[in-house]
Amino acid sequence: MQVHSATVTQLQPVNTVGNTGTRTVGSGLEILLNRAGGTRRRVRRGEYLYRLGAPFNALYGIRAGSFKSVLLTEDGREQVTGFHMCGEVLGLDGIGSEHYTGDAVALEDSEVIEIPFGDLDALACHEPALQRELFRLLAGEIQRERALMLLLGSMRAEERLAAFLINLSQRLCARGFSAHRFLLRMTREEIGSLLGLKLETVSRILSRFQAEGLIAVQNREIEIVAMAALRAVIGRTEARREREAA
Amino acid sequence: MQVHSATVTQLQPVNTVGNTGTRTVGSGLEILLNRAGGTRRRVRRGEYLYRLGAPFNALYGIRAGSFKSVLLTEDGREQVTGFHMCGEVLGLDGIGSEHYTGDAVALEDSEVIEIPFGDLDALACHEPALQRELFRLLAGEIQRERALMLLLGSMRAEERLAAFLINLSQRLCARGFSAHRFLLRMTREEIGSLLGLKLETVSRILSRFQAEGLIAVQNREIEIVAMAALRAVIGRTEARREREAA
DNA sequence: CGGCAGATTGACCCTCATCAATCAAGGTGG
DNA sequence: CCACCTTGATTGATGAGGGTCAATCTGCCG
Repeated sequence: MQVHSATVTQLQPVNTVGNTGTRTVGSGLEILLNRAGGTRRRVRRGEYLYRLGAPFNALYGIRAGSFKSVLLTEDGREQVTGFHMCGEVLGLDGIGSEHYTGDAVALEDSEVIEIPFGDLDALACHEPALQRELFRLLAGEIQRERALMLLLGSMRAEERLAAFLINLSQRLCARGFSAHRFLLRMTREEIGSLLGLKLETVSRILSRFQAEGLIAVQNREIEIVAMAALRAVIGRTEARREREAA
Repeated sequence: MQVHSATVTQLQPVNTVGNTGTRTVGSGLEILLNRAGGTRRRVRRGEYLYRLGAPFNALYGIRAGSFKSVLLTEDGREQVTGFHMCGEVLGLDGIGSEHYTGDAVALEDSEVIEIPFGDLDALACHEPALQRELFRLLAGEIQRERALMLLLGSMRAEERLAAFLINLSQRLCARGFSAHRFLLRMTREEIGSLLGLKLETVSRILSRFQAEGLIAVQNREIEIVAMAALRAVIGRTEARREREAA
């Protein structure tokens, strides 16, 4: 249940009852890969895996590296909707449509497995396990986005950053990496875009966390020094008031 | 393409290429209802259709009335994630999990059709059209939530309110109601919760829109007086600066 | 070595949250 | 039928959080 415990907290402590979260690290993904037997594809840093409006014809399982997905509006606004790493599936937004509804960009040199969806769609009918897995993936995506909505709708900047770092730490940990020390693969601006903040704010708050002894930052390198305290940042809005009143 | 044009704008102008949006008003929903032949159920204003953590066993097609879905966090935070009306499907978040992941509450006396999901799940295997429809619904939900994320992450309060009103107008219009005159079924606080604003801000901005001649408000009654101008509110952040500079 | 993208930090200001008072509309019980 | 209470909405005053603009710094790559 390593995986489960890692996906329970999706960017912030959503009530966890029945929260399946994004399926990762083998298990479900393997079902897809084995059945459909997709082909490998390399994507270099900065390159698109797929773009908005491109015809939807495949899902992608991340083998190595990491990606961001980006949403664009007519009026030129752009927002990062997620960062994705090894074991996660990209392209789900194309299901039920004929085109991808956003961009997927590699944050570093990466490798994916392409799972042609024409095949999958047909297979799913004859293969209940596969069908279930697809439903699960979609539902997981919905969960992930709800968590982000909650973050964007109800948290202050400090809380957002804390939630972001904790989430990243957990996902990396579930993949066998250190939970306390890792490299950010994205810029401050991209983090800000995901969290609904400006890059200066991201930078400032990381500095503040460091000054408070919660983390150590050096450019893209993050070390979480006081995990418990970092967790405590989330929800300290009112707690702080009570403290000040006392 | 009435329906399509109505769902193209999901709370704000997402780039529309391939945007299927939430399926509504018959079509897909009818497929579900006909195949599974669910039972009617009445829900009175303020009552729960389902609650967080309850075992997931059915989807619900809204026949009449309207609902809000609400998400809860461990630390007591709560956020409205959507308002739903006639023709839409509730309970999708339960797919791929064993429990509902939030609450659904009736905003007025309403009626739904319960579609037992055990049946559906089995049926989907033998019935490609049904399977496709389920995928479509899930994908539509993802689209809807992305739109909201974009709103929460990149819009100012005025823009959020404008987008909210336009979205509501379009959905009502697609159902045969007036696009210019309608009744809000939710409180200012609930609107604020959806949009990541406080109720006072919602109230103030509605008043401002009225003063500017964009709308007419009287409690829950809304009349959109200048639709084009209301649309123009979205994205006028920088436009305003230019105007002031001139 | 120079150039550039990304990060940090400061100063200022604007939007929106907060606190608070008032008002309108129902609903209820006498 | 009216006084009372509750719930939701409006409006004002004030301040904090975070956006904006700008200068500086760092590391990296050609």
